[in-house]
Amino acid sequence: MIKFYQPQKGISLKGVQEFNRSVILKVIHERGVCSRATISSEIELDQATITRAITQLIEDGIVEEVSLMKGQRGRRSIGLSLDSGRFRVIVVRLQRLSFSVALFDLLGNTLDLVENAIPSQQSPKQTFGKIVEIIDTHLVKLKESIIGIGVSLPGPFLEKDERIILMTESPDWQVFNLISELRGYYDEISIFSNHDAKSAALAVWREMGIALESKVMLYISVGQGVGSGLVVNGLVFKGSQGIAGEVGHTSIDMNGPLCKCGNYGCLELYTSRLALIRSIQQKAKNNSETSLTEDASFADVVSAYHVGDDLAVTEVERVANYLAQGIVNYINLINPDLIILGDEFMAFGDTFLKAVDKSVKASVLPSIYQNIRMQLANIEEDLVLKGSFLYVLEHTLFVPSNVAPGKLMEEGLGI
Amino acid sequence: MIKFYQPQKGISLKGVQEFNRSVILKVIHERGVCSRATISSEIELDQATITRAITQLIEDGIVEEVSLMKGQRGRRSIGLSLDSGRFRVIVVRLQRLSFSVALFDLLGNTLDLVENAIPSQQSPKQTFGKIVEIIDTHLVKLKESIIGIGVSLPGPFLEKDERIILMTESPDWQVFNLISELRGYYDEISIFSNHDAKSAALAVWREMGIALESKVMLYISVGQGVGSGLVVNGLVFKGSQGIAGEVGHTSIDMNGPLCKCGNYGCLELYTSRLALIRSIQQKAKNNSETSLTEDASFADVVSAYHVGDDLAVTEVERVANYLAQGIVNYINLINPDLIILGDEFMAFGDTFLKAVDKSVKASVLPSIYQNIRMQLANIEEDLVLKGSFLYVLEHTLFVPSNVAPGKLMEEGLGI
DNA sequence: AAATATTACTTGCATTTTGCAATTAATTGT
DNA sequence: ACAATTAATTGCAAAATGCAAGTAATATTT
Repeated sequence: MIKFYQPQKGISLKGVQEFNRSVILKVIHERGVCSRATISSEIELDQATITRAITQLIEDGIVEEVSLMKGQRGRRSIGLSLDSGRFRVIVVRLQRLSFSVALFDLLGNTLDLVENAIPSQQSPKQTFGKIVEIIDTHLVKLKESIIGIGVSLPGPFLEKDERIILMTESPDWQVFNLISELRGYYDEISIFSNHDAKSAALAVWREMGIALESKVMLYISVGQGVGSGLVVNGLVFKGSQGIAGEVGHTSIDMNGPLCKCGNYGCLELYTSRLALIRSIQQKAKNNSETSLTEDASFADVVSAYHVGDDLAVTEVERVANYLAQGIVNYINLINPDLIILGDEFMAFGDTFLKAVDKSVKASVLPSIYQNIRMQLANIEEDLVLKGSFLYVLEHTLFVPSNVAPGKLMEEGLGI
Repeated sequence: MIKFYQPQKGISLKGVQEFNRSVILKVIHERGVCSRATISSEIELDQATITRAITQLIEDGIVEEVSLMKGQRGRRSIGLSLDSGRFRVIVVRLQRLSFSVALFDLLGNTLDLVENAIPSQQSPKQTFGKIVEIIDTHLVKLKESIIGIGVSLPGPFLEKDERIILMTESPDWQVFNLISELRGYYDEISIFSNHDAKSAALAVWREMGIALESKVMLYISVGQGVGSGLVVNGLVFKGSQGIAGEVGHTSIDMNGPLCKCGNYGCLELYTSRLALIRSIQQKAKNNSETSLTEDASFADVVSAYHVGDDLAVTEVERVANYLAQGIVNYINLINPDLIILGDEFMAFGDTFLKAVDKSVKASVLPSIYQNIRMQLANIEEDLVLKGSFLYVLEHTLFVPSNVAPGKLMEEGLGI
């Protein structure tokens, strides 16, 4: 028998209420603070309906009244926001050389943040122990309040198996499955794994994409490697295995050098932090026109670039051109309206952005180029942690069936 | 004030019914024929609800009872399908050298099909006249029955302006806007413009993607140019301007030749019908090992390829490798689970497919490659016409507010 | 300072839709 | 012929929304 894709479900009367509650929560989340009246007009439901829903949401500890808002004429609105006191989200970020654990309230405030280095001789199991230790200190006080734990991992990350498939420098993590270990340890709490660049993209979309009214946003992180996240209509695009957006392994030169992934001329070979430094170190040897030496660090290159060092400028601009090549291909495939560049290469600032932009402009059809805004991700916070928090919210608070009246209060964790 | 993306709407009780009606119609459409009981279990609504909805849909002329279905035990199901008698969809396909006009019933049966060549000296306005003439013959008899007119255009097609932005051989069409002319002429009928490769992709998803349970399907057409359509969860991905999927203008070699689009080494320069023929014609000159001449046509090349002609085989395989390069980049960006190749190059058959597949396999990480099925689009129908028909359905019958009880009967066209 | 206009929120009632449960319909197997 | 099984229908209760009227709070006008 033929199987059908996505057997879309009908909606019941009970489902209507849950659906509307989740829409209301999304509006409050996006606006930060807003009134019943605003919600009513925004989602086109009767004020009476909103009043009833909000009453229940306040009772459930998900929403709270925070202040009176100012207006022109008439009665003041009562400001509503997500309840900052009742529920919490824990987020873990694993990187190659360090990990972080953060505690968020529903508003996205960071209540606690611990960052630890991962010494090179430390086994994944030991690191796991340290992560769990920190989480446990939160759970002692807050067990009934934790909505879920978000765990972000570096890519290429196979969502289906929750496994990293190419962690070149720390292959141990390809064997030790952090997610399933966490699931085993915390069997009553929901664990949500996610890919770091995609989570960062989600955070960027919230911070910049919404305001710029982006429908198809591309976040590109250039640092140790090149990663990306695509946000379409506010939803992160994952692909069939959760591994979409691997720009680092798109080729810009089929005659280029062989990459570890099997392909030739991968973007990552030209535009990573390592590639830049190596190239500069090599060329610094017999070059009197530069202040950089063959031991130059990334920070050195950044400084040199900003004071106009010839070698630094030439090399960084070369990287900008390579990056632009990769971006142009991306553009022609997904037709974005907003491109945000982030991660370590942001340190090169607007000059770098302009170099990329110029090169992109030259290679894209005008009517497509005109539609694109390209910016740097000028955000202080850790985008990955914030994005991972948002990811948890999306899979808990914003899922209609999870916000049935009374459900969070009754069932507490593990929704 | 900050504008918010996609002000998601709440759902009213009236909306519930309309929503459920549209879900029911989707199920019937996908299954072709099915029973009330099947729909009930599929979309998880009470049988009573389905009975009531179907009664109304039959009355509205959208659904009809067609037969008794066979089963194991118990009462026979009454087969339901979309009503083939009441409503009609007209579809227009514009190509560089010809146009087609087709008439469909709701089941997707082609009731009438006219294909006309566009002589090179014929102006767009003249062509428009001929198209309208054919449409009018349908309207005389069926005016009250036409749900909408779908018009598919070759890319790069800017959906926002409904304008073709790079029609190299027939620049006249960049000026003459077929869509707005049609809108002006038929001001009471809804016109739905769409991009041909994307529409074809939609048709392919219906015919093959659903059965193969694809979540992220890639349809790539190789012919005059290289185009593609990406279908995610049954929805065509359009990008911000409706211009996504332009693989033809992704570069596989940044040091390659300059393309008309401004970029270097675009895939289309290596893998189009024209590129293949030119290359073969050139090499056929001083080559005794081939039966092909410097006047060889595409059909000649196909025949030669199938009898193992050296030059044909070498050149076609070269194209396969180039194409694979483009596909690999696509894969790493969107992580598909199904890739369907279509259009003229299908004539080279499974050998060609295997050559592409082999080359893709070599350049993609194993865990990603294993997830992908690659096939030829072995479908007899005109995929673009069929896809354009489906596109109209999606924007009419499957939109909840359009299928409120009685609405189609009352308002007829122009929903 | 009181009255009026304006906007925000709340409450009671009617409408509507769904689900449940009982009923009728149609078919196979014993 | 009768039980068992599955499909479809119908009457009734439950539940959620919208409407309209009412209360609350603030600015503006008189």
